[in-house]
Amino acid sequence: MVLDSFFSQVYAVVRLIPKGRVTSYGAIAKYLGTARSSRMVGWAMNGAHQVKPKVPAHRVVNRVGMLTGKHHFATPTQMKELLEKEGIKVVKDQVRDFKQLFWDPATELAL
DNA sequence: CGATTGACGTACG
DNA sequence: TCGTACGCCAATC
Repeated sequence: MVLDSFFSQVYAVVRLIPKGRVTSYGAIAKYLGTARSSRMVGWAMNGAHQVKPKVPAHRVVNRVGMLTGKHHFATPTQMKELLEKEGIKVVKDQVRDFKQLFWDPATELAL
């Protein structure tokens, strides 16, 4: 588990994201100890669709709650659809009340 | 093997 | 407060 690759760890954390919640790339990176490599988290998501089980990458957004990665989904609206389906309000490709819905692994998993 | 890019974030003006 | 610049590390060209 802990010996898994950085990518696997990212997938594991993303899978732990509760339904109706979201987190940021930086939060995951920080939790994994690579806060300065937040980009790597996004890069890891690049292969999230080919991992089993598929990780809910739609619950991962940037620090402002913007659906920057929506373009990487099957359809640009897929991300919004999935989020709204979970009860998350998305306006202009941006998560509303992001601060409330934000799920920080470094905090939630530490408890 | 060197340069560029990228689903980010922080620092600075 | 908003816009721009830079750093990170891995993958791709």
